[in-house]
Amino acid sequence: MRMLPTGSVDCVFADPPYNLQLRGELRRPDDSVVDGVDEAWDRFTDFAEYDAFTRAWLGECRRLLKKDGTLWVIGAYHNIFRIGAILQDLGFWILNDVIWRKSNPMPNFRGRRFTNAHETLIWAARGQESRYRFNYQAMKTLNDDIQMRSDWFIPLCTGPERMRNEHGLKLHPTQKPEALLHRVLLASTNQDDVVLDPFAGTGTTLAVAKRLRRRFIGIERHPAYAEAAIGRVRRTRPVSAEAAVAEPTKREAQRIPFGSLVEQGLIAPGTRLYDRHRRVSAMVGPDGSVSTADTRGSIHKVGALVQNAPSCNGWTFWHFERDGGLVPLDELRTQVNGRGVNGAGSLPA
Amino acid sequence: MRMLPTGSVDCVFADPPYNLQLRGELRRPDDSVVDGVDEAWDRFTDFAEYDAFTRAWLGECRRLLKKDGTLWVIGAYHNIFRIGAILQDLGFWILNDVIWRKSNPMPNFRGRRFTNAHETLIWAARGQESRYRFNYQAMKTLNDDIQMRSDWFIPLCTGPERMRNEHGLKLHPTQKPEALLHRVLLASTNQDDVVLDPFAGTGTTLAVAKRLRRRFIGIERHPAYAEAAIGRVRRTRPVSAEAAVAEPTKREAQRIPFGSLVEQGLIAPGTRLYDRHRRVSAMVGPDGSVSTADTRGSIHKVGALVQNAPSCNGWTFWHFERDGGLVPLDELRTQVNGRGVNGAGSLPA
DNA sequence: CTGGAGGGTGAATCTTATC
DNA sequence: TGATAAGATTCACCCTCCA
Repeated sequence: MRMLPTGSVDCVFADPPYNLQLRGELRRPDDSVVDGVDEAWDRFTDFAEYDAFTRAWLGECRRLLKKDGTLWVIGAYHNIFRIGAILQDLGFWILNDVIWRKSNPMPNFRGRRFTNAHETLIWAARGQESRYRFNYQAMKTLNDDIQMRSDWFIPLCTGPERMRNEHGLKLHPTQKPEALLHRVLLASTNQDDVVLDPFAGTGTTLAVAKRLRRRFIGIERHPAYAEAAIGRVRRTRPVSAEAAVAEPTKREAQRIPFGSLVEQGLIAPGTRLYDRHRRVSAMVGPDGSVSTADTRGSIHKVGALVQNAPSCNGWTFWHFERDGGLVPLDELRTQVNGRGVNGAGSLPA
Repeated sequence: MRMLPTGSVDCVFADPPYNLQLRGELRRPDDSVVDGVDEAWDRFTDFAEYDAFTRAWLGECRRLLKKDGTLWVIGAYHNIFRIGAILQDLGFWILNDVIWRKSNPMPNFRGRRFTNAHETLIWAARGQESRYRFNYQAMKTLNDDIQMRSDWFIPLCTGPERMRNEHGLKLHPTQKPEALLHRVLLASTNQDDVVLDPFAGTGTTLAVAKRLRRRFIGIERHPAYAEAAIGRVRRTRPVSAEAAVAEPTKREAQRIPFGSLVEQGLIAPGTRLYDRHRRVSAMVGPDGSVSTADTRGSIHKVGALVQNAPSCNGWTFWHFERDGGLVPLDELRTQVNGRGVNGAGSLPA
């Protein structure tokens, strides 16, 4: 990681070692047992070691991230609280904690606790002022037109997706499902963004990144994992460039001034506009202004004024009459968008 | 708390301030203002102050707990990571983190993050060697004879349960639902156990404890909250132990977004979809959107648009090719259902 | 009495481009 | 860097009112 240039990464996904405190034994990321962990070591020392390790790799990630980049970490209750606190201490700005609810978790055999049926992901921006990427519309579409929530229901990685060695045994103990990474990368990256996975394991992040046409960097010190990851990535085929593009956010869509609709005759000067309840009305001017008895301005400004509100989206506030009913102006804009007027058509098919 | 005797409490439930750090006012799309938490008790100057506060009250709780006692804390991403780390540093032994999934959370109005639809509870024993209480069978019964998982689906506290002042306004900004406390106390305490709530608020913990015939101690420094809690507890009547366990359960409805099939690789981005007669076609995007030459959106939205219909069931309208024939998408959903991909094994509402 | 329309609201770290 | 304007943005549930 130290060899990579500062500010070169758009998004980090990290699945660091969880194996903290398994009956007193602390393991390093390379699976070696930390020397001297015995009864003489108090808990604080165990945690201190893990904390130092966490601070080191998270700090490096922060250095590598672009100003507007984001980072994802996944963990369980053994380690996620320490990671979250250190994230905050390093200046990361938490955007969400996301719960991966497992459809098929391992039951609690002893009946001494609740079935541990989830893991926690933290999604954080590099800093409080980061203007991070969030593909809101893509997430909403993915969830049948309802805002995506912070709890995700996804099956464990099983079946043919699970990487196995020549003996048919699972190659990696905690291989993550591709569906999880699909959602992570689709939410927080664009095509050609650079994705870094500092604990690449068997390469789930890299394979999904390649499939979705993101660029990717994976770091893995265990040779068997690294080798498996390389083969896996090589076998992965990207989807077509067209198919990799998620639904763009409205903000990124072609901007259409209301005046252009008037210019193009889609709405005539003199047309009366109403709010949804016909409580107020206004008239369209030839320049795309609207005027009431005592004010005049853009659809947004007048909409805000008549409501006595600080702001207003005129596209959805104002309606015009069609077939005896009221239709929001936004409908006209959609038509224009679809017809590729005014340079639109930059939208992917 | 300092006046209470050491080792006198069986179970602590704590709902401390979250340190939300809200900046400006937030408005809904209809321009109404969100009534956020801006109470003085939730303001801390920085993380260090919050950590010191947390360490102080958690340390006192540990002193008060019996050797085999357990502690619950509830929080959100703003504070829960710090609390979890401090718990571990103090020698508590985490048993589970439990997710309260809200059935009716507040949406994310600006579309800049995932809907914050859950809060996190940590359940911890006083120490690693504690022989803590867990009413496994009661939890299993409560959950239709399936092991209770670590994700709980429970509605917000609204309606008549919500405590209000003489003006009909909510008395406390963050009153917890009794259903949550019911499950907590039923899981981890016995009849006549002593339950302590160091941030008692309007007395939810105390009322549920009384109803379930537990003994209880509540601490609250805000006079209005304390007064309300006292009245509430006085009005609460204990039920028979039998009646307390018999909580009706209801399976969560199954809902499968089309996008989850794409995520799970059951249908690939780039796949072409057709209507039954192959009159229209569309392409699947990585977010589960479908796009035609001039429109894009969910299977339902685009299905409606191409038919010029007000609505459409995309599951039955769209087909994909298999063995030279056309198969409706709904067929895929049935497969997924059988495998239990969404909402399966879920919890009572 | 029922059903539908309409309004209110919940622990929220909630915009961006341009001048 | 700060002011200004454009314009994007909500789900589930409960309650009241009125036909």
